[in-house]
Amino acid sequence: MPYLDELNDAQRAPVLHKDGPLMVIAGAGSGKTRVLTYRIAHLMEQGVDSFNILALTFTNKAAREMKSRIAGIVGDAEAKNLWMGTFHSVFARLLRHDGKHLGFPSNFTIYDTQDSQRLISAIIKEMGLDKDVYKYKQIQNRISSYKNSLITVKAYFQNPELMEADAMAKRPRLGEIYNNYVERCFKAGAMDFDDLLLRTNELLTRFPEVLHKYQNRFKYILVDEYQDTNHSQYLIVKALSDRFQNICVVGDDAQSIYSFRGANISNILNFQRDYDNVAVYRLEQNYRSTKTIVEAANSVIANNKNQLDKVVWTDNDDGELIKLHRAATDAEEGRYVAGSIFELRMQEQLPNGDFAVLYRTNSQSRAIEDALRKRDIPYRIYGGLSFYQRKEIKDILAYLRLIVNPNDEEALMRVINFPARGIGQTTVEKIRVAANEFNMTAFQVMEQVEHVAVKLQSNTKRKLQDFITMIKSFQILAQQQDAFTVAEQVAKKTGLLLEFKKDGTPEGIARMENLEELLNGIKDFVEGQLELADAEGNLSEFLEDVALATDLDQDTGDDDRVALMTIHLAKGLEFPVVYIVGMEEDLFPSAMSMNTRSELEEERRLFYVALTRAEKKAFLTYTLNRYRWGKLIDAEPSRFLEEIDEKFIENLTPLQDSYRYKSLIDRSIFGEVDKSKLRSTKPVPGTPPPSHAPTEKQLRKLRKIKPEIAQPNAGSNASELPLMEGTWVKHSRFGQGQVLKLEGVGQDRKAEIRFERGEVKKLLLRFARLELMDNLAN
DNA sequence: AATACGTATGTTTTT
DNA sequence: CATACGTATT
Repeated sequence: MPYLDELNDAQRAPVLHKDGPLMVIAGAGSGKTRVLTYRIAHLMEQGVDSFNILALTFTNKAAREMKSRIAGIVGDAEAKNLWMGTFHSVFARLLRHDGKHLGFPSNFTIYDTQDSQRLISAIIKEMGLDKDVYKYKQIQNRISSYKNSLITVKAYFQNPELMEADAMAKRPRLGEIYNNYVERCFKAGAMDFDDLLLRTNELLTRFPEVLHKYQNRFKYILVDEYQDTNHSQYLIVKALSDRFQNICVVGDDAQSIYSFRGANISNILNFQRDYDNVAVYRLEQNYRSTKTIVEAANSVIANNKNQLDKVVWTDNDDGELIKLHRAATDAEEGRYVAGSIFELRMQEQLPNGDFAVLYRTNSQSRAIEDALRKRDIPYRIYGGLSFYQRKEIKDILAYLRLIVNPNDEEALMRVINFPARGIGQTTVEKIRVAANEFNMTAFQVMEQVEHVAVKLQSNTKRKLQDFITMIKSFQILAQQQDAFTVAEQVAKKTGLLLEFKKDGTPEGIARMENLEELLNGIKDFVEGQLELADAEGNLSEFLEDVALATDLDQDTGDDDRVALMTIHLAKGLEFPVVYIVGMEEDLFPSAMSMNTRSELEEERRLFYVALTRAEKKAFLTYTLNRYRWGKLIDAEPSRFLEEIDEKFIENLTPLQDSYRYKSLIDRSIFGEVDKSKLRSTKPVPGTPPPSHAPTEKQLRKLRKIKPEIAQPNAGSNASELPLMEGTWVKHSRFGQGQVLKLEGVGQDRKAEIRFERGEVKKLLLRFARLELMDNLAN
């Protein structure tokens, strides 16, 4: 087999392993995907029918790529039958097939988070609960985590501890909300993301014949990123693999970063206990990154207690030191990154696609984006507010959803009066009440508005009937025509297109363009589907695709762009040059994650993931001031910066001795402070500090004593200038001016200044580049 | 019923 | 800042 020669010994072993459970612990960049791919290809070469293989990957894109690589080895026809995809997409498909046992139609809708939240919000309102106590986002979160832990409504009410916990949180009626939510989803023929797993479990437990069918089918099961599976996923895998026990899991405990959605790191830590005679393979040689990067990452992760025994090493060159840059503000951070990309592109002739900017939160993309745009550097933002989450897109999708599944209540509520057709709040309320009362769906009530006891004006009733008639005519169209034709008709006949057209504002035009882009996308999709044997390009297929598509899955054609994404999204990817921005306390690690040791460790793993995305060069940046909630706030360097062995770091912005104050952290970065001493004063979260030591809170306060002066270039900051009202100053950009007013102290000291051209500006002195104009001072 | 405006409130991370 | 909800106005 020629492909076996492309593997090293450690990689080859798990590929050749035939039957029985195996676990591959794969360090970052060690060729894990390659092992998975070749193992599947090898199984097929050995005569295993592709029909009998199930592979669960982390993204659909990964599945697609793997599939095409396998097709390259064993041939298209053979690869075609492989079942490969994310948990969510694979089991959505399974549920379309067999969900009828649970009472779900095969055309069930998949609710996204926003749909769930709107529904929960409506339920809270209907129940007459205080929306300030029952916050819909929190409730949704709670329900989601129950589902991920397989706590059904029934299980919830049988568990006094859970009920008590919610009662303690002043939300004794959470269980009722949960119950109503589940019932409403069921009635609407809808499943949320968590249901795709939960209902699969229910299906496999309650219907042994279904379980056996799939157990027999999936003789070989492979799971990628096993460290990020949650309990629900764990049970599905366990059930399906129970018969043949040919289960192969691949993962890296050091890269477990999804506990917030229920991922349970003990799934991988306990794998050997869960199955008999588990073979364990380790991939420890990194082929991706320079020695510097690999070892720096190792030095970071060494701070975590909980980990499997594994040493990642590399034969690659040392490479360059990791560059550390301090910026005054987030805007300047952006400018630095853009400038650096600009230079590297020139100096080393690198394409845009070689660069990635990674951040902890989506909101950080703004500053980077602005800076890149100013430099004319093409970029692409992944995640965040995705295309499919825009209002105008969700609107037309809601129509399409309604056509496929008229019981989809969230879709109905979205479009019932958009574009406006005179069906207002009161009418909608009445319909909802009637629907609840007669145990019908809102659509059914509207359909039979003449025969149901609803008090509505005949005028209103006619409007409702018109609406129903329109939707029904689309349904007929959808039976004969492909998704594109239907969507086009919907855009025209509902008046959506017109609505945006007559708007005329720039936003309106943008919306129209987005709508057109969507239509083009649907056309592409339909054409793509027509090439497949088992698809016809109808509306249902399209909606399924959209519901579970991620931003990463989209191919945009021109790929030579700088990639901007969260670290979570970057998992599994690699780039020659990586910028990790916003290395600040409260941001990374996130302020939300510093309460327990395990949360902090997860943040550290996240940093580990970020660093190990880099092949050749890594840059870390932090700012001293950052806009958050529209306000400029202080920031201090992330503790993770201290955790990197300093010999791997080149500090591009060391503080100069002329500064009067220095923060402990800043000095430690370039080695002026004994690090062990520094660390010993910092209590580990989760363990109470010794009574004599300062608490974390006190320590934070202490650390605030740091240079008020943010600018690296001395002389530029004006906070110490002896300014008074009337003082004449000169600004590097605005020219001469006179101080009108002074306010604030220290960090916040501001001056209102009238400049030459009569413009009055309020400047933050810390940043203002001001000079005194001596000749005019007296 | 539709619109416009003010206010309060919150923010990791994603399928 | 950005969105979501409540209130006031036409």
